[in-house]
Parts: sequence; C-alpha cells; structure tokens
Amino acid sequence: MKNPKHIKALAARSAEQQIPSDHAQLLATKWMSTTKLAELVQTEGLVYKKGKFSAIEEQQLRDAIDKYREEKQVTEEDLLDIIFGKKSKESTFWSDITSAIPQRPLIAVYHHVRRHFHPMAQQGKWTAEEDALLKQAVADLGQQWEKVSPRVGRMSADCRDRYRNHIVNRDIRLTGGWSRDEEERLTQIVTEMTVQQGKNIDNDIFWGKVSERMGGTRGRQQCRIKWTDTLSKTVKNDGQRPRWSPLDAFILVHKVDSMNVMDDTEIDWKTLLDPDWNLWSAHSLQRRWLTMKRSIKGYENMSHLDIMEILRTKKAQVPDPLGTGRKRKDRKVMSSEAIEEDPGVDDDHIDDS
DNA sequence: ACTATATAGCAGGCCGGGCT
DNA sequence: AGCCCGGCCTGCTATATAGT
Repeated sequence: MKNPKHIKALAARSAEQQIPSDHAQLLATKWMSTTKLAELVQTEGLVYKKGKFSAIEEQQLRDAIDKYREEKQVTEEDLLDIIFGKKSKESTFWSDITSAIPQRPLIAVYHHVRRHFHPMAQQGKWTAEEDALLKQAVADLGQQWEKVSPRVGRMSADCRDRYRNHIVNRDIRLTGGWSRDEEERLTQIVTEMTVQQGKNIDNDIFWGKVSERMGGTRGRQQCRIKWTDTLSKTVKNDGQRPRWSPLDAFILVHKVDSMNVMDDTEIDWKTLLDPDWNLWSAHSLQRRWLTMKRSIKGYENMSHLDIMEILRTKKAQVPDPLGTGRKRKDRKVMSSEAIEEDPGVDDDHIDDS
C-alpha cells in the first residue's frame, strides 16, 4: 500500500521472471521446520532466503494476496479467518502466496503474514497505562504471552518484547549518557566474553548476558548499540575514535553499487563488511547509506538505480585521501587510511556471472 | 561570531529464526 | 503453536562541524 511505483514495477517484473523448479515447489508446498531446512541445505544444496523481507517481496506478497482474494471471491473477514483461523490448512492460500516470493520457505511467509495482518499489529508507542496493564498481567499469569496479550491489547510478541526490554529492571535502569566507568566495564565484559574465549568480537556476543553482567542497569539493546556504534570502533582504532571521511563515503558507494541489487532493501549489510575496512559496523554503514541517499533531492520517488547513478557521479573522485587540505592540525586518524590504492574499484567482491 | 547542516548517541518499536 | 532469543531498523535531539 505504501510502496512507491517503482517498487511495484519491480515486484511485477520479478514475478514474471520466476522460473519454477523442484526447490521452489518444495519451499512453497511443504511445511518445513528450520531444522529440516538446514538439513536440506546440507544434503541437496537447497538455497533459500532468510532475513528481513525486502520492499519488493512485501509488494509481491500483497499482490499475491489480492490475486487470491479476487480469484476465490474472498471477503475481508474471510481472509482474516484464513490467516488466523483453523481452516487455513485446507486452503491453498499459503502455498499460493508463498509461490509468489522466490526462495522463501512457507513457514517464513506464514509467520510474516500472521504478524503483519494481526489486528493488534503496529500500534506504536506504549503508554504508561499499557505498561501497568502488562506488568500486572505478567504478575498474575506469568510469562504466558498469549494469555497476557488480550489483557493488554497488544500482540503477544510485542508484550514479550516490551516486558523484557523495558519492564524488567525498570527501577534500576539507567538512561542517558554512559559514564567512563560503565564504558570500561562494558568493553571489559565484551572482550572477556569473546576474544579471550577465542570467539568473534563482532558476532558472538550474547547481549542478554552482557546486560546481566552490567548488573541490569543497562538493557541488552543499550549495551549492543553502545558497543557497535561507539566502543567497538574505538577499540579497533587503538583507542581513538575514527571519523567518517569522504573516502569512506566513496568506498561505501562503490560497495553498494557492486551488490547489483534492484532495491536497497535487498541489501544484506553484513556482506559489505570488509577486513581491510573494518571500523564500521553493518549498522553504521546502513545508516550512512540512508543519510547519503536522503541528501538527494526527491529520492523518495527515485529507483535505487537512479540514486546509484547520482551517487556514483557525486562521489566519483577519490577525495584527497590523505586529507592534506584539512584545516585542523591534529587530524584524527582516518578510518580508511589502511587502504592503499584503488580502494573503490573493488573488483574483489562476489563475482556475479 | 552566527547560522545551517551533519553526525553521534540514544531509545525503542519491530522482526525473523530456532527450539520444543 | 507458543515461547525465547538475538538482532534490525528508524526517529529524535544535542552537539559538532562547515559555511558565510
């Protein structure tokens, strides 16, 4: 409903191109658990898509649902019955709509649609009253989210998230800036839990545990964001905070370009990470991309390709990599100085045949 | 020095996957 | 089907920086 026209066009085009195959058939018709899927990946090289649904996929889903409703003459209420009721198993609804989205397993589409079409979905900010209702409901019922949900008027999953992220430890939770001491403790805890145990400092962190070890005064998300946005960069840069440079922007544009996607919601930002350019987290790169994109006038109605085209020319020059022209005398170390020559051309990415 | 713009830092809603 | 978990994504605001 809210997608711009160019997304709709892409969704339609991609639907036409779809090639039926054994695997596609399998994904769209069999209710396979994640374990089963993993097994098939091993045994017969099944490929399937994970992660957030892209704008194109969501459009394909909406189109498929509209088509189903039209063909079967299904009313609004009937549709909700099909999605949430018991008779869903008899209809071909789930298989039909899954077929419209290449490489997504049935179960993933099922979960996605059930969340999106839920009558209590996406209500925005929680009020103090809702928080109180939630707290009381959990006190009465325990963490049985399906029973808690109707008492609060929010989806079970949302109640659970709100509870664990904001209700638990609320009385001791700190907000606002981190003290020097907190920062050091967090760094200490993270390094202890990862490198000192031979694990990856960027991937193998259990934030719930970290929060616990911070004494519950900072939540798991606070810890995670603090680490990925600030502390990890500083640690990797020998204690100095790196600065985003024009060269970094240049590299980012070319990396995004090399992904060869039709829309930026298709990008898995983790795959942009590069050992030679490792100061920036996937999260910060994505945010950089967003701000770059928004700096273009009228970007809302432009396709990804149009935006790429403009950014490519705008950032075409490697802008004075050593920053000799800069005024500040004690210039902080630039994040990407490690990269010597020809940083943007970057033909070492995944070769697309 | 004054103002416009960019960025850092943070909060929190929202999501998908895996297990039972 | 329900539960738990790790993580993604975006908006807001105070502050820093660039432009005049």
